[in-house]
Amino acid sequence: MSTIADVAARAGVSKATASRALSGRGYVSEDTRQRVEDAAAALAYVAHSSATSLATGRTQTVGVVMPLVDRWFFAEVLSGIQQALFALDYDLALYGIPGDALSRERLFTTMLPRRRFDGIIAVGIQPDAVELEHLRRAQRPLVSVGPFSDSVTSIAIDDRAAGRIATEHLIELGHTDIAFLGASGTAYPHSFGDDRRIDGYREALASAGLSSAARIVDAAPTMPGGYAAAAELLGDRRGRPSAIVGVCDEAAIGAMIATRRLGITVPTELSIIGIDDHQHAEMFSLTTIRQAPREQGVDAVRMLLERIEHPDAPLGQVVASSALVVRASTAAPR
Amino acid sequence: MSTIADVAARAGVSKATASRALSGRGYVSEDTRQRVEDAAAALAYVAHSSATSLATGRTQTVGVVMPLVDRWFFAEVLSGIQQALFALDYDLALYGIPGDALSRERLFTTMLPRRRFDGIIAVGIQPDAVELEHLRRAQRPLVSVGPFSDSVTSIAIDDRAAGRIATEHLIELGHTDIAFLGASGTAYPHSFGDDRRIDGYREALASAGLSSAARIVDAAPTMPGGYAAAAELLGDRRGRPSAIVGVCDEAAIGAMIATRRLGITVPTELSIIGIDDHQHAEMFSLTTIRQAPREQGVDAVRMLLERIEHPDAPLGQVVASSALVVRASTAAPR
DNA sequence: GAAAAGTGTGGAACCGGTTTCCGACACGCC
DNA sequence: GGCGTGTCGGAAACCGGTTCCACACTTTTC
Repeated sequence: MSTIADVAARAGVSKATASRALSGRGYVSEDTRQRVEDAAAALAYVAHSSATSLATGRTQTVGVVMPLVDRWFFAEVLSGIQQALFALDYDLALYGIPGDALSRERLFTTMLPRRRFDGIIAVGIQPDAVELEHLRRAQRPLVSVGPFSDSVTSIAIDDRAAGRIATEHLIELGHTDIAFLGASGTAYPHSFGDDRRIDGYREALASAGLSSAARIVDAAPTMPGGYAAAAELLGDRRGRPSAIVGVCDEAAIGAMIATRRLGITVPTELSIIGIDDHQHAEMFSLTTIRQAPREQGVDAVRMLLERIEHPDAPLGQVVASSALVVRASTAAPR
Repeated sequence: MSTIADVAARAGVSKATASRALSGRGYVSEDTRQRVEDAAAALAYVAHSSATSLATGRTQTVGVVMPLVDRWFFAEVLSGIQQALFALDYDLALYGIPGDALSRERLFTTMLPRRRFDGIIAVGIQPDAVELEHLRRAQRPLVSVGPFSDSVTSIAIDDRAAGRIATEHLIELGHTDIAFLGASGTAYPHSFGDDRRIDGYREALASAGLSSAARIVDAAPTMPGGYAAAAELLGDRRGRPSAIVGVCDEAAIGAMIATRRLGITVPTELSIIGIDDHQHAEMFSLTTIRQAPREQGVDAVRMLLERIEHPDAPLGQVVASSALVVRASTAAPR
């Protein structure tokens, strides 16, 4: 592989001039610039990123930390981030959050502070105080996707509103016996927006004077989780709710599959609403609260680069858009 | 942030000694080593990765190139790679394969040759000759997950065998009218193992003297894809096959959902078999050919690091394990 | 007891870029 | 003609590590 010295020699100039010609910074005559570019092209020269980073202090890389990569939300966000970074000629360093405490500590104490990236996007994780301090110490701007503390630039939908609006939709249709499929954040890792969705559910019931009807059925935020919980909940004819709010579309879809197996028709006998607008929601005609995690990823990149350029810019909390999408899984109760 | 010079000064030794003490290479007295380590700990010193890379020529990073991240197979492989690299203290640089030719070219000509990583794992992509040349020129070992040409170290299941075994399972149960849900590689991007699965299907039929019964129904390798294709195929009572092979579990699951909506009972009226053992296969009691993409990712890392250590080691083609898992979606025809 | 081998350390070169500093030159202006 | 300003290019320092080499001292070997 050729170095900038090779390019300079071939173009008959010094390293300094070659560097200026290629980067476009500083005075270089048009004639010289052309010669250097020709030489670079002839040698298929590509700058060595480590050398560039060392000299400039910039890595042209963004670190992404997420607990999982194999759930819809995370995969979508990652996809958006990836696409946006590529367009900006940035590289993407991916880090998982290891399950065990020791590995997790190693991530924060050793792997992240190596200054391999110019900024970090944290997706759906809640660093504790010590970890935040490590991040801060790394002197790299941080943008978070998903609910986060106020001291961090972040982007997320209003999960509480999502839970509330979903529930209100059912109340407006006339439902009074509405169950919620999901669990609070501590039960299942990496889904701590779920707490707020539950809060929204409770809030909507309270506003309608239905507080005492609140029924939260423990379910993992996955399709099998929703399936199992719904099978349990709906198995007994007596005491069936007339409507279900899924903590996310995966759970809601699992519930829909359970209804088919149990011979319950949706929406005539049971209304189901989800949150997310998962890629499979349309196939199941699932009414849901739409959010666009891919776009949140793109926005996170935009916000992060903004902060990399202007480290002193005030931090902001962006509320990502979400909207009720009515399909055929909800209707007035019989 | 402190540098190794700070550590050296604090420990009262030279940079050279400090470096040796921390890396463990070369002679350092136990006493000195301890002093250097104490100094490093006191200063929370972490080596600057760009400086280390520049000096050693090693980046401690592996590049991963995959077309998508939001499909089960890819997410699983990525997960495995991620986990294995973390355990080895390697970083992971993720690259998507952009859709448009121009971006794709930029990826190969500019982003990959920056020498940001010591090796590359390509998942489910088929670089053309020019692109392979770029990779080769980067002087970095390459390991591929998924079907690949013989000149590359790779790991994949035997897709042809998977297609054959799935079909044979149905034939042994007594089926003679077996449709295949899927499409050849050119129709849908990033699933070129599918061709070989179709070959296996044809092969099994041929061995049983059923060649003329081959019926391949075009379907995207996704749940909605399988659903739509199955709905179309099964909508008309006449001409229904007695069994279906799904090119992957997503498609097979889509088909199962279609059967429920159409009131067809599985497996009494229709047998369905998939390939992959997707995380949802169990919930649908789907008979399938199991493969473990996460382990393939782990193995790919092992193979790549082996090649990084020993660049001249002979390249190999590893056939990942796969096995028939019989659940309740297949049975003898009526 | 001298030569050889082993151990411990520091100085300096090196990896491959970028950037500062400085000198040379051209030009316009007073 | 002298001077300031703008343009162009090179030498050298620098980023933060690693490693080669020289040297001193200690221990082993014959």
